[in-house]
Amino acid sequence: MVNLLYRRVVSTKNVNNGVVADIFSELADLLELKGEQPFKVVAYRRAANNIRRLDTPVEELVGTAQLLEVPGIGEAIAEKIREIVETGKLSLLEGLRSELDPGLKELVTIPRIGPKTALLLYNKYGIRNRRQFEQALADGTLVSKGFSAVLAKSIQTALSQIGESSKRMLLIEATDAAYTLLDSLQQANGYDFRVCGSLRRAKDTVGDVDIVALPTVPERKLQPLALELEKMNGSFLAKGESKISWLTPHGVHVDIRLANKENIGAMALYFTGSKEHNVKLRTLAMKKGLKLNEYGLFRDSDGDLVAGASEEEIYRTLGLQYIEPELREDTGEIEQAESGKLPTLVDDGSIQGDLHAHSTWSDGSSTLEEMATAAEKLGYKYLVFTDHSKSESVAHGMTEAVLRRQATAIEKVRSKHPKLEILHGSEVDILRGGKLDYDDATLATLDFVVASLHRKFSSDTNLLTEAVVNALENRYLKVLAHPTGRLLGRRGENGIDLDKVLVAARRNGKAVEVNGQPRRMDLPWMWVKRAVEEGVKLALDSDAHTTGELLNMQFAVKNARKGWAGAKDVMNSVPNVAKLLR
DNA sequence: GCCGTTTTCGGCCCGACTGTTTTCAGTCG
Ligand SMILES: Nc1nc2c(ncn2[C@H]2C[C@H](O)[C@@H](COP(=O)(O)OP(=O)(O)OP(=O)(O)O)O2)c(=O)[nH]1
Ligand SMILES: [Mg+2]
Ligand SMILES: [Mg+2]
Ligand SMILES: [Zn+2]
Repeated sequence: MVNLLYRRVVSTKNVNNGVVADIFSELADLLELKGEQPFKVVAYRRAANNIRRLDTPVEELVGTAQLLEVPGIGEAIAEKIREIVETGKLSLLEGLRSELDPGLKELVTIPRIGPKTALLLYNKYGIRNRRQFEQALADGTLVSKGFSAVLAKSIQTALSQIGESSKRMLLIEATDAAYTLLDSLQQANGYDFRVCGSLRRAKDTVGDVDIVALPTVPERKLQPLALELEKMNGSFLAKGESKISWLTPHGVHVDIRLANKENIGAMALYFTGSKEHNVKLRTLAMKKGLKLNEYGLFRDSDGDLVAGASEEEIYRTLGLQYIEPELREDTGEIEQAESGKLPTLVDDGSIQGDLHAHSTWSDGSSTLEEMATAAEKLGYKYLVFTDHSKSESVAHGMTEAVLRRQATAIEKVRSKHPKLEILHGSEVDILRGGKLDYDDATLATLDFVVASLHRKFSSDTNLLTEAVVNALENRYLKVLAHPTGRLLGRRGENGIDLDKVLVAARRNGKAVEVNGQPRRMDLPWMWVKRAVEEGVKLALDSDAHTTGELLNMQFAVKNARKGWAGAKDVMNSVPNVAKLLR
């Protein structure tokens, strides 16, 4: 009894918006499997998306009229949220979970298998999960029992080609995959290619490569491009007049859409997405007596094309400011564009220096001299060396004595690079309780202090939050580095309460990092947006461990743009070092 | 299930590709 009560108290404290959103998202998936009305499924998905993006915890909104003001939340969903907040779960979902075999959810992850086919496989062919499906596909029993041989064949080729690469790519991997492909397609002369999708929106992970092909030769369609792809040892998932879906030899999914001069704007707009952004734009168009699709913006009354050749023209005709691709996530950009209040975003040219870089003095593999030379080449006004502190022994963290020797070494490098301000900093570990890995007397000898949590010294996230908040009180600390500690595809977030951290950062006048390492992208863009809203300054940096990795700055910039950051929000957009150090 | 400055009912973004569909369902973007 006591245990039950205890658990209840704990769970009510842990129902954050992500958890609530996941519940509605799963509910939508299971209802879809059951054949529930599609609009209901869509309604739950929409509610899930809106809850995920909400700044205020729904927990605090339960029982208030504000909850019903959230788009997509009506009486029925509000009641379900109340149940989730009070009990930690949703009985409707629990019921569906026990009713529907989890194997069904596995089946719909297979290409070409949706809810209907999954149920057919389950009920008619006795396929209980993905493993059984692959088995029955391989030994031919599925087809011999009457399953479509054509469909079976095409799923089989797709599955074998996808293999291990079914996971989402890092932004840098997708960028490389896209440009490698476009390079080899230059053979198929006669097209301009535009990269769209989540890659153009600079999401931190990318599911596939979406490309619009614009023929530069009259009468040219997709056929010559398809021929070129055929030589490349991949496989086609679909091949039509307007669209090709193709898997590279490495199993990367590529979608290609054909455009022309008149519709290239509409096509790029559609193919850049996001889906939610598209749906909202199309709904807005509808309300204005217009129709938007990938071929253009059309007047309902006479069906005439009113815009289509450029994205700018389409947004303008809809009464909107131009919306940068990074912002197209339906996090309020359409509403802000309606009233002309979108920010001017930071860009590569705003960046005056790098605030987080390593050298051979800790775990970097380029020397101070090499890093300085590279930074100078990039046109930077300053570079901060932030090698690891003593507790980071796996990363060759430096003792105080080594740190002093590094100061001397940096002094020597400075004399060779008069145009670059080289700052001696450190990436100092945040220890239990918020103590920093060097004492204040040592920190006082440094020009710039970046601090980060590298080890979860406790599984209690409250203690981690407390440590970070305390660390932010330190007078020498300038930047909180990679606040969530996530490593995309490897390790989740450390679970600290970022709301509290942002409040503490603001109170103490500290910046939070936007780390450009493709595997980190930390802060994540949604939290960058929150930081900007809270007036917390951002430190964009590369966290480079080699000279080449100084270019990670481009990803930090993209991620900051995705979080609506302008140059004024970015501390290293100031050219003047004295101002930076104030 | 949600929503409304024409609606409290009847709509909900819109289209490509595939298969066996001779007029559409399923899946996907
Ligand atoms: N209007 C509309 N557009 C869609 C829909 N689904 C996808 N799109 C558009 C917007 C997407 O950004 C674009 C490419 O689709 P993808 O499935 O590749 O999604 P996206 O690239 O955004 O994310 P990803 O990282 O690939 O999962 O196609 C849809 O249901 N309706
Ligand atoms: Mg995509
Ligand atoms: Mg795609
Ligand atoms: Zn670092």
